[in-house]
Amino acid sequence: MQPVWFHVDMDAFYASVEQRDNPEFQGKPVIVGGLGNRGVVSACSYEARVFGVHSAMPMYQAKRLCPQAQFVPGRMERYSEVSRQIVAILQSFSPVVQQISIDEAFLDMTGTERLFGKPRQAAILLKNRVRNETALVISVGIGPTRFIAKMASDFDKPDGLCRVSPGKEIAFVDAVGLRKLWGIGDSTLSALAKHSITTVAQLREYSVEHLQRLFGEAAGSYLHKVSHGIDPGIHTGVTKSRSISTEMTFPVDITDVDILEQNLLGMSHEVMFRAIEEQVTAPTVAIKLRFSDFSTISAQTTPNKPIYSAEQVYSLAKELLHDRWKPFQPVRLLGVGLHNVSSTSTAPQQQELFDNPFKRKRDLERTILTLRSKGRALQKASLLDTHEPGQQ
DNA sequence: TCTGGGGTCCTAGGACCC
DNA sequence: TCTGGGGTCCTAGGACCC
Repeated sequence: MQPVWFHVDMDAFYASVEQRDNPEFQGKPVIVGGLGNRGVVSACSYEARVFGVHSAMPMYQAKRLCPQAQFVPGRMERYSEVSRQIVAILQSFSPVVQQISIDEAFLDMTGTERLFGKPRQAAILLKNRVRNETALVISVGIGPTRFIAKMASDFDKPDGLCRVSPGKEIAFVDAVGLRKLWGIGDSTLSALAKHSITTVAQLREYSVEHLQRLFGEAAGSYLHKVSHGIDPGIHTGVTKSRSISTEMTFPVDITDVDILEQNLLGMSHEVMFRAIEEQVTAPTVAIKLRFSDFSTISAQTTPNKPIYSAEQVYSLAKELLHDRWKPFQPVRLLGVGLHNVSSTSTAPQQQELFDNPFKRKRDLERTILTLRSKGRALQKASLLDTHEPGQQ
């Protein structure tokens, strides 16, 4: 049976939710994003795009281009709620719904013709239901693979419906163009241009071997596949590793070690709380630093002992910080992450679990987490303190 | 007054082992 | 007493996506 994939993409999602929830915003430019001096645009309505505003644009630039816009800080909780509502609708169309971000999902619609009609009819039904039940507009791409469906949903946004029939994949990637192929960004684009490759058709003239020599094994085979309209294996659901991280850009660069350590401590707790919530552990702690010239470094460590507590994350992160940061060097961004995360039940069992001093701390942290989820504002005293956290 | 935050995947080099 | 070679793990950095 010929596979049929839908890719559903919500149009200008955050901005559309704001327009729907605030009728006075309708028909007006709305820009959602970080409002501080270092913020960027997360989403903007089509009325704002007319002025050249787009997502990921620095906010100061968006303000200059479209000063009359409504600037909204963003309500992630609300967007998640609406997202869940839409996913529930999608699930009534297919048992295989793969949500890949807050505003996108794949549906395996193979063999659903008797229920919903031909793919195009099914897509119209789906669009109408989302519109009737949520007052939001989606674009649907239909294709024989996820890769093709993904680019099809983008093809005639907003309110799009684009179907690429089997056999038309090559014509379609040619029409999409190199720049908009999934997985090809500015860097690859200019690397290709150095070899005078500026169109998908030109890329297709190269053999896999040649592309691999030029761009490396994985990239070469990737480029070869996508130029032929073949799905390189996007979002197949199998991931090699997972991570949990948090980071923050400071409103002004920080040179004070106490402030850096305070934030490191808070972030260490945050990532460990999330790990406990998700019932996962990780062997690796990482930090990320970005300096005033925007250069960015990362450092990670994988100690022999398993990591159980935020205290432990903090102490490792602090060591990494002092290894890589020169006193008074201005820091723009600081981040903490757990890498190679695996679920607690499948994590290798360690003898130390029983005498690990951090085990008790982890239990304490779990308790704090439980209390916090009940709405209690409980934090480590050192988080509220402006000084270096006391020993022990 | 430059350029968010949360992710995944790939590569290259070094350590270490057989 | 002149430097093989394959495999795996770890680290740092970079590309890309939304």
